[in-house]
Amino acid sequence: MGDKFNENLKTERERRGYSQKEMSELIGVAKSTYSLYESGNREPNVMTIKKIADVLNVTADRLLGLEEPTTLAAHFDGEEYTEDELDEIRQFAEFVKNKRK
Amino acid sequence: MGDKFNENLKTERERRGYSQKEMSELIGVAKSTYSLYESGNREPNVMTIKKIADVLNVTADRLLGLEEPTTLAAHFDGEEYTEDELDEIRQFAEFVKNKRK
DNA sequence: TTGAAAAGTTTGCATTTCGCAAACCCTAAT
DNA sequence: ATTAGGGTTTGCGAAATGCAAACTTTTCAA
Repeated sequence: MGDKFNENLKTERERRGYSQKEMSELIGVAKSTYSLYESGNREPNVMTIKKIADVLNVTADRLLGLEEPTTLAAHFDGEEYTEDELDEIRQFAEFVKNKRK
Repeated sequence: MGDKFNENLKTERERRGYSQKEMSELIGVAKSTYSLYESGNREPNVMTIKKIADVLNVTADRLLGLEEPTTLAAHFDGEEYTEDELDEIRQFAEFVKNKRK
C-alpha cells in the first residue's frame, strides 16, 4: 500500500514484533543505521534489501511499495488475519493442494 | 532464478529487446551508469530499482533474485491454484475470519 | 513515582559508493 | 576505411552510506 520504503519497513517490522535493535542485528547493520532506514534518511543497498525481505519474510515488492493490493494474497497477507489464523489458512491451502490427483 | 542482480537485469532487459542506451534513458541514468549496473560494478538505489521494475514490467523480487514461493502470498498469488481451489481457500478464509469473537 | 534498562533518534565524521562525461573497444554494415 | 550502434572502462567530484557515541523517549518493575 504505502509508497515509501521507510514506512513499509517500519510497518512490516512491527508486524513481526521485532525491535529496531533486533532487526539491525539480523541484517547486519548498526542500530543507528537501521533507525535511519525507517526515518527515511538512509536507504539500504541491494544486498541489505534482500536480507530485510528475508528476515521479515516479505516480498521486496511489498517493501518497495510495488505490490498490487488487488490480489487474493493482499487479503490474506495483511492485518486482517493474525499469524495463527494465517497458519490455519496455510494448512488448508496445503490440504487443497494435496487433494489433487 | 539467478542470484545476482546484475545478471537478472541483463536477462530481463534482453527479453524485452531493449538496448542499454534505451534502458538508461527510460530510467533516467547515463548509459555508462546503466552498463555498470549490468556488469555488477554499480548498484542502483531504491528509486531506480523501482523504475527498472516498472520499465521492464517485472517484479522487484525477480530482479533481486528473491523469487521464492515461501510466503503465503506466493502460494496463492500464482498459477499454483485453480480458480475453484482459490474459491475454496477464500471460503475457508472467511470462515476463519468469522470464527473470531 | 522513580529510575534503570530498553528502544529509538540524532550527530559528526570517515569512507564508500554513485553517477556522469569522455574516451575507448568491438562488430556489422556501407 | 568509415560510420554507426552497442557496450565497457576510467577518472574524479558529488553524494550517500555506515558507524560510534551521545542523546532523548519509552517502558515497566520495584
